Amino acid sequence: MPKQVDHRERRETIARALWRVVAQRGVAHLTLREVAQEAGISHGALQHYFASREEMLSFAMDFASEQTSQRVGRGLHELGDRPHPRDVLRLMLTETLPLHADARATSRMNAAYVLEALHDENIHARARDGMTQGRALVEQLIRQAVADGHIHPDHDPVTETDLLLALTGFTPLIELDVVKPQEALTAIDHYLDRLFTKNDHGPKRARKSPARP
Amino acid sequence: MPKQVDHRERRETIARALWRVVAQRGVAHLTLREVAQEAGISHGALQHYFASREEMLSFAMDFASEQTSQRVGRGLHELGDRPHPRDVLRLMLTETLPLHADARATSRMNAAYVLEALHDENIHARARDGMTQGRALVEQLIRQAVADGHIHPDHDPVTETDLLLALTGFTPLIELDVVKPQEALTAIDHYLDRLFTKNDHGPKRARKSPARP
DNA sequence: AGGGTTATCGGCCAGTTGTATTATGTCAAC
DNA sequence: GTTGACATAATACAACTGGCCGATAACCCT
Repeated sequence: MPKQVDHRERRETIARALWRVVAQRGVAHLTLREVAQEAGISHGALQHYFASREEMLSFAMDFASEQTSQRVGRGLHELGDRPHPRDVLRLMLTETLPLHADARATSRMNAAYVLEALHDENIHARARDGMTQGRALVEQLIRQAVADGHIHPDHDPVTETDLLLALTGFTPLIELDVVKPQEALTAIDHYLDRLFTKNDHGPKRARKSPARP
Repeated sequence: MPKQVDHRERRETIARALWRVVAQRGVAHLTLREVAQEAGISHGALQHYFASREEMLSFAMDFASEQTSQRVGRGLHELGDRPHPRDVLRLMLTETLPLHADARATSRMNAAYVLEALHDENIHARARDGMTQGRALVEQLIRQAVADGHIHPDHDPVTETDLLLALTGFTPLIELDVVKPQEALTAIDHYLDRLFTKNDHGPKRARKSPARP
């Protein structure tokens, strides 16, 4: 049985098992033994792939960010060559919120990560870097949209960026069933409607965004 | 030493110690022994006031919500007899976000609570009830503000309520030092500026809101 | 004064944790 | 075939967990 094994792939399998444990049973059950069981391997085998618990957690978190980015990237590709910034922002939000299984798994993993960051310097620095990077992306998008006439120049790019990022606050509302996913999407669309100029024809292309389900 | 003791007061002391442990050391250190040490009592004494760990956590969480409500209540009192709904909403947001020591403690406690709610039915139900209650309050406030002409009737109260609640999404941004508290306040004020009608004189009173520091 | 109650402490328990060590099985190259 | 590297498993271990209990001391009421 023990052929040569792809370490990277095996680690990703374990990471996904770890996500399931976090999402379904909570951080308290985040033990080597439970993760191993969920991944269908032995306690000892797990240690073969991760030298320590910390290393396992770090990898699982990095992998979660990575997967989220990839989901956004794929969605971006579906938006075509020159997507409307409104659709790009919408995509980034909807892939961050726990609206489908994959996003829910990484969202919960992320929530646990942020909670850890509050009292662990290293995690704080890493989480901060990731967030700041995402924030810079959004701000650049907004600035370009203002320059292209999609957004009224009265809006301050910094403030608008902050407000958009804050909309990830829908996460706990959705998770606790206080607002339905559909309501959150409606609210986000209304918000983007207000942010972007009404008769928006962009710089030199016809406005044509894909249907929003 | 063992005088007669006010049980309620002692439980609150322990709860505050528990908050400190959560805020400073994280949920992983949330053990009977560490809480007892932080509260300056023995492991055994703690069990005299809480029959189980669960009971201790429940009390600490209820106490946190309670304290947050009280902070809002006190702020409300300072706003005078007929506060502008804009100022009421602003107050609710600023007392929910981790902008000062007390709010930070309860905010972190709340974050841990929500994370637990994701896989514990009882906690989920309780957290949901609390949230839903707060949401109803905000929605009522919005509806009244629309009726009073503070908010343009084009705005859908449900959507506007959801968006306002989502602005608690500033919490992780502030905690991770991605946005400065001042920036969050600026963004919130800009948002409220847009939500409320410009030349707002209210139903039958002059517009006069207190200074916003 | 004295019996009953309350408060506090410290030790014990069985169970679980992360880590470390050892043993066994499997493959590929020489 | 033999060897060596790798994959897996099983187990040992010290540390820590929540819950439990007896000892002791301080208080309250009659």
